[in-house]
Amino acid sequence: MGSQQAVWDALAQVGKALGNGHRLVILDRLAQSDLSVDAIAQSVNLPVANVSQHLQLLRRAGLVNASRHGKQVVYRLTDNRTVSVIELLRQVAETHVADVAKLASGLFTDEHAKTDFDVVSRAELLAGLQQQSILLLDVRPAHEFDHGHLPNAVNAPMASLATMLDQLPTDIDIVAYCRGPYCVFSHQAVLLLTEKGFRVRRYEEGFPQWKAAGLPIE
Amino acid sequence: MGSQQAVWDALAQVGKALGNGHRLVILDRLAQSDLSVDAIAQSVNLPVANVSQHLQLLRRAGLVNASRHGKQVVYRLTDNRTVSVIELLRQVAETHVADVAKLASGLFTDEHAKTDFDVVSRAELLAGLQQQSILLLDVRPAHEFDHGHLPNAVNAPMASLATMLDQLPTDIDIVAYCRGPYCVFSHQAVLLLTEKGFRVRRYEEGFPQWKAAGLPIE
DNA sequence: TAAACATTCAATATAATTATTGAATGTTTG
DNA sequence: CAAACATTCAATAATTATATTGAATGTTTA
Repeated sequence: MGSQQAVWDALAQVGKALGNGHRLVILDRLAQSDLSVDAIAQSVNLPVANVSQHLQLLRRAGLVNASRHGKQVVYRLTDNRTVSVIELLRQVAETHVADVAKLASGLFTDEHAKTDFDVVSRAELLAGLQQQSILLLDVRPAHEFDHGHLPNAVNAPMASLATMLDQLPTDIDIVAYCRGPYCVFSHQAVLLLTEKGFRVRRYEEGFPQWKAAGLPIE
Repeated sequence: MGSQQAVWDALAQVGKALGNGHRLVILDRLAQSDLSVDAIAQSVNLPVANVSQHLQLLRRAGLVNASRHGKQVVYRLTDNRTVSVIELLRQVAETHVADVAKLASGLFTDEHAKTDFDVVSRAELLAGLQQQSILLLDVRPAHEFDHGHLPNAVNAPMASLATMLDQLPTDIDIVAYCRGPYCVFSHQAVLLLTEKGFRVRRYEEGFPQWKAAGLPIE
């Protein structure tokens, strides 16, 4: 008969994997799409060796796995529930840790706009999509969009959004989304498009949360 | 405009709180009932000063809070969703980490019984309770039972179960439950009662998971 | 108000985590 | 098969986490 403490210790090893900001960002990127080590390193702006080390810890914790394709090693999340774990943790933290709540709201209040713009909840977005009363913009990089996106979403990467303004409608509500609650692309998109006279709001979650909720993706 | 990394780092501080086996056990006990520092120390079998230190880290992480009652300081979970976070983490870990799965199953296989006894799922338990076709035994210590338990459950603390055998029915199915998936009380109860000729199985979850699911408690 | 009690604090030693550097491994391409 | 590429490994230094000890704080009780 094994000891209970040993099981809790083993579980704590997995918890420990969630105890580092860089690893959380890596998991956030892998929740968008499978990625090579090099691609992750570029995306999170860290040295490759460092990212490799984090990935191996995540692998030992069972949160990611890897397979070799050509000379690259591609990592992916082993379990979509990991997104839910982090999402729940985020909700608890924002409710009870003043620091997290303040930093999070600080992401969406800056010199230009003193308060966050109108956000669209999941329910509102679902209704809008069903009634075909909105244009849904995915402002993540193209490869993340290609790997999976919300139904009927149009890809307009933040980096090239400014050149796409003449293709956007002015007679319909626009909703922009990106990687998740801590991703600022959709907020930047709303900032730009509002300034240019479009009717636009941002969806408060992102692709991973939508997918983790079991909603349809393309 | 704040930096995204700062938010992830703040969130990681909360994740870090889940990255220690002793703290997970403390959280598990607080999920049963509010407790003083001393009571926790006794329950988890650690020095008081050490427990106090862990509790303060958990408090900084927003997972518990405290209030003074007389000369004791009583701690409690700030948020029931914390139980769900750990439960989800547990499910992910048992699915993908061989070590966790092995240690967990090892809790319920010993010299006496080579395999785990029949377990009752939440759905089966709900059905049994509705049809009043089972006797539900809460084999946790009395003070945990008093702080909250499943509907119609009867408290039969593991420590005194052996003296209560003549009060248990032989003509109805018995289901025993305790603190959660890693608590061995209910398994020990099934072991004892089976040996004595009772028809008994264990509920695979525990009080905190039942409560976190929003099901009624007494 | 002194003694008893519960908790926290402070200091310390040990261990674990993290980022960095450069070398080593394994795969593909010319 | 050599060069180029992607990833991992190994070694190091700096930081952080942990458990332990004993003292300090604050509350109640005699």
